[in-house]
Amino acid sequence: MSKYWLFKSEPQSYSIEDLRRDGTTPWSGVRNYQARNFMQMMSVGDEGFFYHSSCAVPGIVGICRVARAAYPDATAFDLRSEYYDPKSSPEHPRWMNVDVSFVRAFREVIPLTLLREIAALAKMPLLQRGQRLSVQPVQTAEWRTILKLGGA
DNA sequence: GCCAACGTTGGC
DNA sequence: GCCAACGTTGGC
Repeated sequence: MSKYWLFKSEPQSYSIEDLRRDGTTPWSGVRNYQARNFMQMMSVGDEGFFYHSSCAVPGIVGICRVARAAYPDATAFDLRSEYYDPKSSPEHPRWMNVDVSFVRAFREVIPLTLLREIAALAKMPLLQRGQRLSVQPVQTAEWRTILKLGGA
């Protein structure tokens, strides 16, 4: 049974075009327990929406796929990384990440403002007031609804 | 740049 | 274990 997710990223730090270029990338740097726990629930082959935040038009810009299940986040051990966490060690890793691969970019961004207008999406965590989770689950019905908006 | 909402920290 | 203070997120 495949599962669906949503990955947030600020395009100025890592965009869907960066993922297209890289092909696959570790989704590292997540320092929130709930988001980490969702990554630990992911299986290879799960699909996710790629969401651009903190930009001119925040919204869903494409699709990615889980290419590797969760494993320890190496940036937490790297003294020079902005994501370094002295409480995490290779022996007792605190933070994990999956690898994600590029699937496709939508022709146009599906803006957050449009998502908010669709009753069938009203329960998405993304649309809840004040929520900030950078990795979120997406229900199958929500996935299909959004795919239609993306011209699938 | 503003600010509401949230998660984390640390004193007690 | 409580909770105030703080830092961060992210839309606007």
